[in-house]
Amino acid sequence: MSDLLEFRLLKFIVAIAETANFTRASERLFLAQPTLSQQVIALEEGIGVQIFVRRREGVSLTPAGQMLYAYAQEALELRDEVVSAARAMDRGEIPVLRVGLSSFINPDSVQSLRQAYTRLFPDSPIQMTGGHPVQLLDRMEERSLDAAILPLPVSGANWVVSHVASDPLVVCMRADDPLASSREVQPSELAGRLKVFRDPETHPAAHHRLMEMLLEIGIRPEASCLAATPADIQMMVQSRCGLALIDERIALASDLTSRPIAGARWTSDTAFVHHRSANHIALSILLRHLPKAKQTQTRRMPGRQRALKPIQLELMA
Amino acid sequence: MSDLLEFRLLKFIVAIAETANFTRASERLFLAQPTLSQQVIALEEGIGVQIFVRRREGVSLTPAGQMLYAYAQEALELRDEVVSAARAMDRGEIPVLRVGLSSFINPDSVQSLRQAYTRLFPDSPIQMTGGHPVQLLDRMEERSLDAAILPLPVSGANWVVSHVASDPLVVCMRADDPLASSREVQPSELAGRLKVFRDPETHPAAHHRLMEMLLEIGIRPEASCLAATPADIQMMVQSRCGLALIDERIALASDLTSRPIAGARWTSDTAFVHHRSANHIALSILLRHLPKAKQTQTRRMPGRQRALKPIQLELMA
DNA sequence: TAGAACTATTGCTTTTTTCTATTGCAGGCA
DNA sequence: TGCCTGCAATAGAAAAAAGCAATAGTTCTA
Repeated sequence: MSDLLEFRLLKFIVAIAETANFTRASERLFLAQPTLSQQVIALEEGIGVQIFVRRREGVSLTPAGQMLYAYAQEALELRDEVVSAARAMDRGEIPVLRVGLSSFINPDSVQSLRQAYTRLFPDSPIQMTGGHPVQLLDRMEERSLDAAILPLPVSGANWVVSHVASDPLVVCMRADDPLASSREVQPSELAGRLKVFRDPETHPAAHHRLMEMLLEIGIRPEASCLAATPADIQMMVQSRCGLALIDERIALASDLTSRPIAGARWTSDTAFVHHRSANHIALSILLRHLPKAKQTQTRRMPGRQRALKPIQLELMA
Repeated sequence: MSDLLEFRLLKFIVAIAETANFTRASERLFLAQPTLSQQVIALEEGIGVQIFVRRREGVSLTPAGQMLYAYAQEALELRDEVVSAARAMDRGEIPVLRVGLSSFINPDSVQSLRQAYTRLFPDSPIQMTGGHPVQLLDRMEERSLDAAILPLPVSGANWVVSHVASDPLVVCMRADDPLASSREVQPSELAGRLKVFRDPETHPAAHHRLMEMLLEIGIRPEASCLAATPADIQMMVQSRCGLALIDERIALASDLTSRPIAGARWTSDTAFVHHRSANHIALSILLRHLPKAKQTQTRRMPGRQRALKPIQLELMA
């Protein structure tokens, strides 16, 4: 099947595509011209795809050939990268991967990052650093961190963001709270009682996203208690400061419990983030192997109706 | 250099890694055992990387070998995908790519998507459909669209989001507006005058993000004019309804102009989005070749100070 | 100490890749 | 028309490689 398409052939495709000429491509590859002809014909027949159009004016790519050319470039580059990384690993030269961890992230995401990294780069050290999201973004910009695990949203185009977890957001309350007696909390029951929040300074974008979601269901919370960590949040809820919203996955103290909010399908989202120009040798390979977020939840906006059928434009690309 | 690592060798690596045994791997590959031994030894010596550890209990991977194994699996899978796509193209069987376009996106992103698609899949048709973000997300869920270009943020873990553009947000005003006489607009000058917004119904998340950013600089706007398209926004600004915030890249009518906001570095972000389980044959290949967002801007939060140096934990992975 | 379960080595065969020489084809030009 | 020229394709031989069977070398196990 696709076994004919070896890397050797990919190199041939690239050379021919770039010289538009079998003869010159063969020179560039230090091969005789008939070799190229034969090999390419055998490939085209073997996989059943015409790759080149041979014309007097030069050799051009068919549509399928264009795609193969783009693939070939990428695949050859990646292979070099991988072999370099393998050599570095073999010599024990992989530098420490410095990862920033925010609190308020899915705890499993740290675990799965470490698993993926350990699987790919066993014996290579990871250094984990705690910190607030804004701090971690700063440190990635100044290159004192290679990557971080952060709560979404992360804005700015310089970040490569890879969504790794999405968990329901639930109301955290004392186990003896009257609300604990029902399965779900009604939004109206939250009004006036939702008071414990994470410190907006530590992640303004996420804080405001939360506020906007609350406004949508008609709650304007007074954030009178600001916590820096999930443990602080629990402590504040325990001391009757008010209710809080937390990630369903976070383990709760024994006298606390949590309930979902009726009708709301909010999530707490965690992402693996690195700077677009970060240069740790493992990053690009690691990123391809991070497990992806799995939850099936979509945040539904209340009260919107299905709009008119949109206009269809047919364009030939 | 890396030329020794042909796809054939990748298959050998996978088979040996998965059987933990050269003899059984050779059976699985329908080869004689000495062939495998030889080939792998030649590879290991050739690229200078030890891949396997041969022990009595079985063959195991070195750290570098683990990474090569992970790479091999992925590369072999991708090659099959690419060859299948090439065959489909050769037979003219690539189905139409149905892309949803929201208004309020960077116009260049449509252009660059079409360029990338045309380069990869020449002659394959694209069908562009206009619509509001919520509508487009719905249509992707029900599989009547393959992908969409949307303004960020997009929430929910089912979406594969690829950030493609990030442009400064500026204040749009009449050319004869007094504010047009200075280079920048002070946030205080916006108060009470910022009135034209896109309709929150069309993209609630983006609307609220904008509101939250305005609140940060102390502006609580009355959104008295709600527009469905950038053209409507311009029309409203022309008719003296108020000022608006728009993407710097959008072409303005001749009697309009725009100015940046002093101190704010907000951006309008555009992403290429598709459903995690979308199955158009071109998507995964297209995604790898989309040009990435380039802007160097990070949204800076006002008034935060650098926090204490965080604790460092050293973990051996 | 023999055997079992491996991988590595050896020497030979087959297959694949590449080479040189040549053919064939289509324009350009006298 | 006829003769170059610039190119890709074909043919047949040579070189390189991948593969094979037989066997040697280990190390644990009975």
